[in-house]
Amino acid sequence: MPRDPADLLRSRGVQVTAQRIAVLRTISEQPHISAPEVAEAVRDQIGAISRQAVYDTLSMLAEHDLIRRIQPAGSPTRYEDRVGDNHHHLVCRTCDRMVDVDCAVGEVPCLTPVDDWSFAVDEAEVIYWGICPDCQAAAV
Amino acid sequence: MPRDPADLLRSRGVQVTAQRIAVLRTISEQPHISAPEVAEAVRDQIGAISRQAVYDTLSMLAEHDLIRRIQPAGSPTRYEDRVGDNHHHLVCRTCDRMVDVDCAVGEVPCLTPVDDWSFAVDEAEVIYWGICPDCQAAAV
DNA sequence: GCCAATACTTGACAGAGTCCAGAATCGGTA
DNA sequence: TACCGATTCTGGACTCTGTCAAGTATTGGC
Repeated sequence: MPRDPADLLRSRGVQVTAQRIAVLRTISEQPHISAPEVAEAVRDQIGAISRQAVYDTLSMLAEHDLIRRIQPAGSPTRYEDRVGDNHHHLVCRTCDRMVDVDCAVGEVPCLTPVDDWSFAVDEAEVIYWGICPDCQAAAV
Repeated sequence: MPRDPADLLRSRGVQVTAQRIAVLRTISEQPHISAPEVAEAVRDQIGAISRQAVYDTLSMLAEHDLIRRIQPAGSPTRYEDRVGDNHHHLVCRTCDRMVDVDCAVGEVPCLTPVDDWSFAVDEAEVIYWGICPDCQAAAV
């Protein structure tokens, strides 16, 4: 059950502000949204927000694991509020639509490369590229 | 066996120019290089090249499958000449160093998501994130 | 209700990448 | 080997995402 944004912030021990609540709510309503889009959506809710505040808030939320960053090739960073379950993403090459895909293996899948070069690996980011049904139909 | 850059270009039916040869050679000598770095390296080789020519050439080469684009979160697009073998990448969060990792499963591994949402999936991009040995040592 | 700590605003700036018009080059042909 | 059209390259302006820094406004514990 997704808790109230304000509670969520308090539980992380950070200050609660109108901007943060609006950003958090926006991301939970529109997953896979970009920073400029967040700014615009927040302005619709609370009237105004500076670009800097948007970036500060997004960084802070990501640091506290309240949101997750996704950065597919060729498009700006996007954010979603589904965290902690190691799911992946499927992106349309034509229209940039992004949808969630559950982890292919179920448990930390590709998380272990065959040769880790002595790196301390902590995350495997998997992005599937393709054409979404709508764009397939439109391309005919 | 990596062929001569000029032959490679001719085999794809595109014009052979000094700029293209230099770009191709640069990428094969320095895999995982970014576009501005390519420009700089090419200038060292042939004296000068415009930014536009670099981007045009990179796009053309990628379209002809002579190079591959990689775009990890938080860093600019990079290019490599190792194509067609579905390998992945391991990136250091601290210094951005990138190394190749062979495909974890050996054959189009994670390439099939559990639910493809009717997308026509053609590629799975896997990026492992971690800390490289050097940065682990430096962080002590 | 006060005040220090935290957050937000504003404006300047940086880097990657794109767009466009004109000049230069390539390479097939005579 | 010189010509000519098609392709490519140049140079400059511009957009977009994101960062930095200084000053102002809010938050929330006392």
